[in-house]
Amino acid sequence: MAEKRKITLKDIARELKLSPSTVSRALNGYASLSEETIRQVKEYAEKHSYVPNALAVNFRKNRTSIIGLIVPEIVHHFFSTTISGALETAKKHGYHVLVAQSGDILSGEVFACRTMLGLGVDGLLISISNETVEGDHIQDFLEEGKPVVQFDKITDQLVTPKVVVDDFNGAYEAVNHLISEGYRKIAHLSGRMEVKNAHERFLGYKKAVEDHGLDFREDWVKNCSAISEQEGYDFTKQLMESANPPDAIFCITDLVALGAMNYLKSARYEVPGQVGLMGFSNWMLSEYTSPNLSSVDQHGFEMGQKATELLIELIKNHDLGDNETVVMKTDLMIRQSSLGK
Amino acid sequence: MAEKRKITLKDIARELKLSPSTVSRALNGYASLSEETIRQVKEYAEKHSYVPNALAVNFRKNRTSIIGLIVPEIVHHFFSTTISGALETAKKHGYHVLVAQSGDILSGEVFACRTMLGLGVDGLLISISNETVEGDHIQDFLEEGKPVVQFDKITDQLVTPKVVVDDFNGAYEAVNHLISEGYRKIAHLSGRMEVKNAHERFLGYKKAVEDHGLDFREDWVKNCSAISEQEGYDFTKQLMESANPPDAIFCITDLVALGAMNYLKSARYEVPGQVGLMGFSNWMLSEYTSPNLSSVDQHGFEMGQKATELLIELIKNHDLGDNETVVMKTDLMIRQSSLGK
DNA sequence: TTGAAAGCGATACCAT
DNA sequence: ATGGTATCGCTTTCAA
Repeated sequence: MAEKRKITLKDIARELKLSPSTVSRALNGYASLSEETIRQVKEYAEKHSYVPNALAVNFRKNRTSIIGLIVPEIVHHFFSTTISGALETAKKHGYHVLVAQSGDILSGEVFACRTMLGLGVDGLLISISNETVEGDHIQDFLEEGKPVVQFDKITDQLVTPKVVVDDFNGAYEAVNHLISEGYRKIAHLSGRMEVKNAHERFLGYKKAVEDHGLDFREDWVKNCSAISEQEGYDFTKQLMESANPPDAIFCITDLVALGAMNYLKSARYEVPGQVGLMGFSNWMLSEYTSPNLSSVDQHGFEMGQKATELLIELIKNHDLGDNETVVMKTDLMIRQSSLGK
Repeated sequence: MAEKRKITLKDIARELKLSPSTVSRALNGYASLSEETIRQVKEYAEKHSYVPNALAVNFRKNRTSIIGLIVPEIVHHFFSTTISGALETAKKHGYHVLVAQSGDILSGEVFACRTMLGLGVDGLLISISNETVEGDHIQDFLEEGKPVVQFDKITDQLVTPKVVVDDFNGAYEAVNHLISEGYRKIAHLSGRMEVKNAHERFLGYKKAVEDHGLDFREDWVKNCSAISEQEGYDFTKQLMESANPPDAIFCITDLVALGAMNYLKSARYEVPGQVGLMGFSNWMLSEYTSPNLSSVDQHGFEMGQKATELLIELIKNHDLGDNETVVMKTDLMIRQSSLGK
């Protein structure tokens, strides 16, 4: 394994009969040096393709230019979109991104936080797991002076900047749309109410229903604790077979909506028409179902960008930030499944 | 910003009236130390929650425990699955993963390679871009003694271990299946032939067709250079409106197959029956289209795991590996779109 | 079994 | 404008 020994700053100094400090300054452009020296050093460095040892620089400067990014699950269209945005922004500012997934469980998140902190990331972007409540493991970053920005799935227990989607309003608009298309008996397949996003969407749903003087019925709200397609299928079956079947369903997520759609199709309901259907998240697949699934786009890419911008700014300012929350607008993606009754 | 000063190894040594070397040894379990000393040091370290400065350790040991991972596009079900597998395996072995996307263009890949090399990753996992030919930027890793493992999209120009999917056989089986279901006039929406995976799938398709004594017609093979849904739609239209319309289409990718399916549905062809359809990749969405799309599963997760295992082993053995290629089996996912004629 | 000390490579303070 | 040198925190010979 031929490993060519890399040239160091000291080597350059020795060869050029300069001091290491001078070479360092010439390369980094600090202080006052003669044009001639700078030229000479740069030329030599270029010629011998000198590359500073990042490990040494990081060590000395006590920073890594690495951002930690923790999401519940990478294999999830929304989160991968989010990551994509984060990568792009990080790259633009000369940062690298270390990615980890918590698997949506607390232990996974704690482990990821610990190892990232141990490695010395400069800051953390995190979308917390379903199980996270206290967040001491995240607090640890702040105590070491490393900024944290939460996004999408957040907790108010931690004082950090946050970037969230306007779940309430997104849900409100989605349900409004169903109503404007003529649906009147609107059910909601929700998530666990302890999860903030789920709760907000529920509240948006409820408000829209009430604002239009429609029935709000507890038994039209079903809790999908796993947010799975299966639950969408099962609860929809349950709703449609009940004494008071709804004529539209607003689902916490596209996946749940797919389950709902699959049941409705198998039971020969017309979608849209007999039953209107709305998802949330605008997964890629919603464009391709039949009928196409109407949904609410969360702009994951922009969200990742925004969170990363905030974080990098904090890192640069040696600031931990405060409790500010950036709320990203959603976009109603009207396709077929929600069209006129 | 209250930043509590972290305790160092020297601090422990001073407090315990030991030398730094002893403390280091006690903590790392090397050499022969008295039980008592070890206990004492560990206890003190624990009590003051000592965490070794990773930057210093990395610098000293000249390694980072970070693996670089470059894929064309994160927002792509197959690649995110792959990443997920890589993360899992890396975690198991105490490694971190720095993720970057090339955007499927050469310049993006070169940039990612450079920054990762500059940062000092211990090794590289890469699925190359469509534009990559020479691969000097990847060769740079090898020249610095850092192992590289290529996966999925690879080039034979570089002598590194590779993990690929058995595209040829996957395609062969897929087409066989269509034939066994009674289809006889099988077209292929292919990718660019310079891309190895695309070429292999084409060859598998061709072999299956020929092995059964069916017609192989050049005009039934269409090149989707962008591998887009639109191309799937357009070429399918073109095929079906031609003088010799096929009765089945094997698509290079599920996305292309979706385009094909959308055209066929809009033109009122029966799928399956009148036209059989097979995709490749087994995207999540293929389960949810209507009809469900038959596809070929590439086991992305296992692929990410395998590539990462190989890489970590090389890193640990200070080995660059050779040209070995691990071929992962594919799985035929038979759903509705390819069923009997 | 333990200690002393020499670095790893780059930076930055203090001189000159 | 440039040099000398301590230093970051840890590991690892070499000695004792």
